[in-house]
Amino acid sequence: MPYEHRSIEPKWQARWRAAGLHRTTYDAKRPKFYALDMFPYPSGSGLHVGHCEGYTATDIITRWKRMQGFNVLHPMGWDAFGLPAENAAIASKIHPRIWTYDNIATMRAQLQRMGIGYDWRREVATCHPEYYKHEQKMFLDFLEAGLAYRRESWVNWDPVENTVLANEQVIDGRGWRSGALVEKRLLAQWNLRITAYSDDLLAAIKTLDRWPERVRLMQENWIGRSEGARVLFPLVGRGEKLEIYTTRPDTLFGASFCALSPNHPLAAELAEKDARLREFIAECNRMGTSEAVLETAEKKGYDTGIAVEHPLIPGKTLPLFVANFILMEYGTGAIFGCPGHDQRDLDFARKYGLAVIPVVLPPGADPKTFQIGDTAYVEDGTIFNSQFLDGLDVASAKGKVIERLEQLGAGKSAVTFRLRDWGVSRQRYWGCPIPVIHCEGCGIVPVPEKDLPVTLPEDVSFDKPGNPLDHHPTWKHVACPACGKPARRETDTFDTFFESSWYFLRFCSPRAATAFERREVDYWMPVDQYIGGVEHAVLHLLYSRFFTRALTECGYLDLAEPFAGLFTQGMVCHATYQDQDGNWLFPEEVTRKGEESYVDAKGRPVTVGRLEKMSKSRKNVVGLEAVVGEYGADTARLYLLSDSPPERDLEWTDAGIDGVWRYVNRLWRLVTEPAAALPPAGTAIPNDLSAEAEKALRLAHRTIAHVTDDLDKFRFNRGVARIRELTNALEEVPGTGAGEAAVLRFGLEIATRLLGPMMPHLAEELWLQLGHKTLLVEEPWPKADPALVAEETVTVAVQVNGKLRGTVELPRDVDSGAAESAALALPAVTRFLEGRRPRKVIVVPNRIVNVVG
RNA sequence: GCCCGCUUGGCGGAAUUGGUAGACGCAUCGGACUUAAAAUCCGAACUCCCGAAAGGGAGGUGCCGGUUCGAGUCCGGCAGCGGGCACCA
Repeated sequence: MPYEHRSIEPKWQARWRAAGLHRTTYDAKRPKFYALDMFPYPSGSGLHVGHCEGYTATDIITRWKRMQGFNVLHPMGWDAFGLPAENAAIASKIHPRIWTYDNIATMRAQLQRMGIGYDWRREVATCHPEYYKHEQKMFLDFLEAGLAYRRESWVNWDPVENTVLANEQVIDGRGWRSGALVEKRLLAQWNLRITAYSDDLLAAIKTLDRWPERVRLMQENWIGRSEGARVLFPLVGRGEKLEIYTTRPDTLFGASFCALSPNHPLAAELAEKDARLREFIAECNRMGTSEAVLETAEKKGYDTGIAVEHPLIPGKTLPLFVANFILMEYGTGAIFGCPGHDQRDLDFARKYGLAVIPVVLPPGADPKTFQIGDTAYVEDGTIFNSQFLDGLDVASAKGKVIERLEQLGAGKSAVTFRLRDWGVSRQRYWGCPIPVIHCEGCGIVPVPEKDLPVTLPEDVSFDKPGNPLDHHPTWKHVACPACGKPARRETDTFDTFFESSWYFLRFCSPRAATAFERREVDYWMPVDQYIGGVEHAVLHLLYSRFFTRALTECGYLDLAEPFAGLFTQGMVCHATYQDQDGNWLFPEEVTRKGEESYVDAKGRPVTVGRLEKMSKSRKNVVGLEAVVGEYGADTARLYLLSDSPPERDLEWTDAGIDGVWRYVNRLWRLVTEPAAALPPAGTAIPNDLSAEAEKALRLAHRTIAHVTDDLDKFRFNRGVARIRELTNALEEVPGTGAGEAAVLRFGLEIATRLLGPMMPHLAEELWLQLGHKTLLVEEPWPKADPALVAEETVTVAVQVNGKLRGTVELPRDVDSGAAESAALALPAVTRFLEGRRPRKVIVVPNRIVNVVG
């Protein structure tokens, strides 16, 4: 009789719910374990199997930790603000709120059907005013602490949509939806001062020892600390000095020009009296900020006609350019160019006929003949042509020149970060309103706390381009809280990363009147295990780390880092299919015909594309309902974990899920078929066991030890393999004698308990079939008997000169002499030695004997 | 361009961290059961060489070299694939 998952799985889900199993409460006496999934966006297509890998991994860890006695917090919620809801509203006239809550209902049911043990009482949706009102308060506190500020910054502006676009939304310099040429525009935007913590965010990465190395590295690169100097170049004929930033102050004697960003204040000032410069700057700004544009853009400059004095060579002046490759956002927005030792400067110098003065001599080169060709020399070497720096290496020269500049008051050492402040303004409806009011008389006035939350109006239209909040007839018109005169509400909303930067704190006390209760947060935080996709390696994780610091500074909590452990799971992939016209096809629309050929429903040939991450756009998705309906949640769960290590990508195949389904049924038969012959639960294992029974007993204990270790290290695939080894062996135990039957029962119970976290429904049913009245999920995790983990005899490999010649069975931990003589007695060995004595014999206990002849 | 990671049978992957390479599974092939199919069970399977066979020998973890009694694992070089960042001064 096959395993009836259709009735069994819902039965246990109901039992767990009735037992309140996943409800968690504060309990200072018990050790806590906070496991967190990256909460999903409630998308219109719901969940497919690809979404479930990470959730399943977290569920295994939490069920395992619970069996080990931890007070486990495992919440789930919805990252519910965002653009797709507005697009759906435009496309199908559904209000974003209704669309979002419908999707939440669908996805919640899907997660419940997978048997994931969330504490649903703690569910939060970020689009609910009870959630976002707290972040409006946080924003006001940030504002007061100087951590939030309004500033004009350069953004990608879509002139048709009338909105700011994120860099990702600019494709080949055009708006992703309108196709309009994107402009760079200076716009007043709200920013969060993440750069106030640059040093700390970087330094603390060292403490995140349970994060993947890769993610830590990506964060380091993103923060991008560089050491260098700020140097002042006096402007000839003007009282002021130009401040530049450089990481190569050692090449200062090779300077042949200075250059400003087109957005540098000095450039703007000069442009007022120079029409051609104005035109040049406008041209630079028309160019998008996207990668593709920058890559193909030629280096261009405009000579301002102004000269700057070299700070270390009296009387020497350099031309000052405005150049398109200088970024205002990095350093001081101005550089000095040393063409000999920087490729961009070299390209620029060649184009404008500027001097190329080498000042770093490669090892072994002749200073009299060394010249720079088409490639700048950027490696280490000996400084020359540089007065007091001559003869030094690059590192020493940097130190020495900075020392001299400081003496002269012409510069100082400086650290610069790549990290920029976080612009959080979005011209969108479906987001959290930014709680400020613009008053002509009073300026920017924070919304008083008593007026929070500032909620979104319901009656909005999406007919016109631009921000619906801005179009709304009444919403933005308010009285100034300070002076009472008519004023205008801020119509921008927060970037949705704002909501996801603190949701893990809200989960600790999700119904609290304040953002969260200190007692709860102090108990539960930090998150012990965070699991999600690597695509959030930088932005979300960095923003959350920043929020933790900012909230600590504002007195909300006292926490160094939000996530103690991080695991990034791989993607679930599937082959892609296209018909002859290039249309994507769903897997179920495609039939295999012959070895390598596939056809669509009408029998026309189908092109099989490469494996790609499951995505709606390529239709290579496998629906959750279809899989769970046919095979059950447990089979899907085991499949997601049994083949590949979870950090790696996984291919979903029909054959693979079939294979797991066969195993599920094999297990079912293994337990239910001999059940009658098994001794009752609790039967002790006799001492006098047959050799086979003894072997099976030891294997069971060894499996406990291995699986425990594998779960601890996220090696689910290995753990599953170990359990399969055990169940394979149990199939061979005859179960006839009393000892064998007792061992068989013991082995089956161990397999069931070890599978509990992975296939909770099946394991629960097997536990019942084995005659237990308790809920398996409430049983403790089994412990291996150390005396039984080790085998009594070991197979020792025997090598001659490093080549395997045979094996010998030896008692465990036998002394080296005995192992050596057993090895030397092996016919294969005597044959090789031909009567000679070996030169050397290396014995590795319980492992290997190598005879060197 | 810079930084990082990976490369093991037809496929996904194991290998106690320097000690019997290919655990566990998928797919394949052969057989049993069956009127038949499904399901299930049993078995084979890295390559080459010697041998009728039983067996034996040699090679093999992307490529070349090194260290070591012993290398998938460590070191140097190369290639391929993947990821992150990128006019960042």
